[in-house]
Amino acid sequence: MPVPCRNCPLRRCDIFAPVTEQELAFLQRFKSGELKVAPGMQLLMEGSNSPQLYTVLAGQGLRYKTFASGRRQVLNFVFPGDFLGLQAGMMGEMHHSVEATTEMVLCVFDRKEFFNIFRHHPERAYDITWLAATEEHFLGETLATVGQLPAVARMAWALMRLFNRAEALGMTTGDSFPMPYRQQDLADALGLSLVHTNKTLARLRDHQIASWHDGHIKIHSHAGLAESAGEEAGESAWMTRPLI
Amino acid sequence: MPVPCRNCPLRRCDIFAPVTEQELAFLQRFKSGELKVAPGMQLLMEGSNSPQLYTVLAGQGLRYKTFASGRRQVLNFVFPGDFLGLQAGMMGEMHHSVEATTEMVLCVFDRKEFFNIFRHHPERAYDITWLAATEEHFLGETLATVGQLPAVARMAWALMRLFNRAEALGMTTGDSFPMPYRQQDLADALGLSLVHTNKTLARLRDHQIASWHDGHIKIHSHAGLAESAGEEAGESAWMTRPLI
DNA sequence: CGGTAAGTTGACTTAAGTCAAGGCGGGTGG
DNA sequence: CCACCCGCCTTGACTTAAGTCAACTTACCG
Repeated sequence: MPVPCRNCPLRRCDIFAPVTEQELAFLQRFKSGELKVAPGMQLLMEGSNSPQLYTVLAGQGLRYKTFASGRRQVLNFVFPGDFLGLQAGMMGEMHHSVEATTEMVLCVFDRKEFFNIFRHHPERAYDITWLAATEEHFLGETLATVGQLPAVARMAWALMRLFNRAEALGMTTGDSFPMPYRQQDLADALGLSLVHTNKTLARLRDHQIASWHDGHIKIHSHAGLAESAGEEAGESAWMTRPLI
Repeated sequence: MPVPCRNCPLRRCDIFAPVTEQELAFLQRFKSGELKVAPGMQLLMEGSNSPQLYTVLAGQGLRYKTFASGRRQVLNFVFPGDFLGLQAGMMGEMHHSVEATTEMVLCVFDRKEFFNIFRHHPERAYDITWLAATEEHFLGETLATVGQLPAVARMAWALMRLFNRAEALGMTTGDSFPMPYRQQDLADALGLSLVHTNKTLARLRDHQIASWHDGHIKIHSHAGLAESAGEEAGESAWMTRPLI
C-alpha cells in the first residue's frame, strides 16, 4: 500500500530539490509507514510529544494555537511537502496543533531515528534546518502583516501567498486554486473577526479582484491583488525546497 | 583582544548547555573574530547576504522588518547568546534587519565554514536546528499574541517574556531588568501605535504592576502581570539552550 | 422535513489610531 | 552660560477601523 519514496508523486514537482538514488534509499529506511486521516482530525496536539514526524503527501490542513479563552491563532496553512512535528522532534513537545481540513495522506517517520539523520546524513540535516529557517521566515512575514497592515491588505497578502504556494505545487487551474477552509479559519489566521473577514472578502469580490466559490478561490486580477496588499508584491519566484 | 571560547563569560550562565573541551576547540577554530558595534548601528540588513554569522556576546538589539510605507514590525528583542544571520547562512539572504540598541560585542563566524558544522559536528548542527525551531516557536507565540490579544495583554505578555529572558541570563537585579529600547520599539513589536503603547504603559504603572524608568523596567506585581496577560502564564521554566 | 453549520448583511459599540500640544532633559554652539 | 533644538515621553480631544450582536439565507444531511 505505501508508496516507495522513489515513486513519490511529489518528487515530480519541480519546486522540490532532486535527490540521489542513494539518499532516496536512506529516506526509505527512515520512513516507517503511511497514514491517511479524515477531514477534521487532529494530527498533532499542542503539549503532546508525538513519537512521530510526518511529511504531507497529499491534502491540506492548518497549524494553530488555542488560548484558554477559546480564541485561536492559525499560524499557517499546511500544504503537501510540509514537514510536521519538528518542534516535538527537537524540543520534545509541540507548541501548536495541526488539524486536517481535507483528507490527508502522511508519510510517517520515527522520531527515534531523528538524530541519526544528523549523524549520518549532513545534507538531510541541512535540509531540515533549511525548512525550520524557512518556517521562521514565513512566520516573521505573517507577524509583520498581521501587526502592521489593515484588513484588506492582510487578506490580499494571504491570498497571494496561498496562490503562489498552490501554483508551485501544480494545484492551480488557471487562476483558481483549492481553498478547503472556512472563513473562520482565514479570520483566525489574519487576526480579524469572522464578520469583518466576510466583509473584506465581499470588498475584494465587488472590486473584481478575487472571489471564493465551492471551496476554490479565483483571482480575477493579480495586479489588483498585489496593489491591495500594498507593496511586498514580488517574492513570487519559488525557491526550490527540500522534501524529506 | 578576542576572548577565547573556553573563557567565554556567557558559558558561566547555566541556561547554556555545557560543552566538552573538544567541542570548544572546534568552535574556537570556527570563530573568526570579534566585533564591537556602537548603539544604533545596523548589523544585518534585509536583503543583504552577509558573509558573516554572529553570536551575541554582550549588549542588546532588535530584529525588524520594514515596509515600503515606512511601517516597521519588530520581530524580536535580541539578547546575549542569540545567534544572528542564520537566514543568510541557509537561504543566502536576510529577510529582516538587525540593529544594535546598546553597544554590542559579537562573536564572528565565517559563513564559508558553515556547512562544515553539519558535516563534521552533528551535535552542533542539531543545536543550530534547535535554535531555529525555538525561534520559530517564539515567533508563533508572538503572532498569536499580536493577532488575538488586546493591548494590555500584549504588553503584559511582552514584559513577562523580557523579564524571563533577562532573568535566565542573570541580567536582573531584584524585580527589574534593563530595557534599552524606546516606546516606539515596543509599539512596533506589539502592533500598537506609539500613543496607545504609552497609555497602556501608564495603565500598568497606575495599577502598580510595572513601571519603566532610566532604561529599566521594574515589575511590581508578577501576579498582576500574569493576570493582565490572560493565561499563558506558566512557561517561565527556562530550558537550557545551546550556545554556538 | 427539522436541524445544524457556514455564509451574508445591517445597526451599533468600542478599542485603538490619529492629531496636536506640551514637557523634560541633554547636547551644542553662539 | 544661556538659548535653542531635537529626540523622546505624556496627555487630551476627536476619528475610524474593526469588533459585537443579531437576524436571515443557504446548503447539506439524516
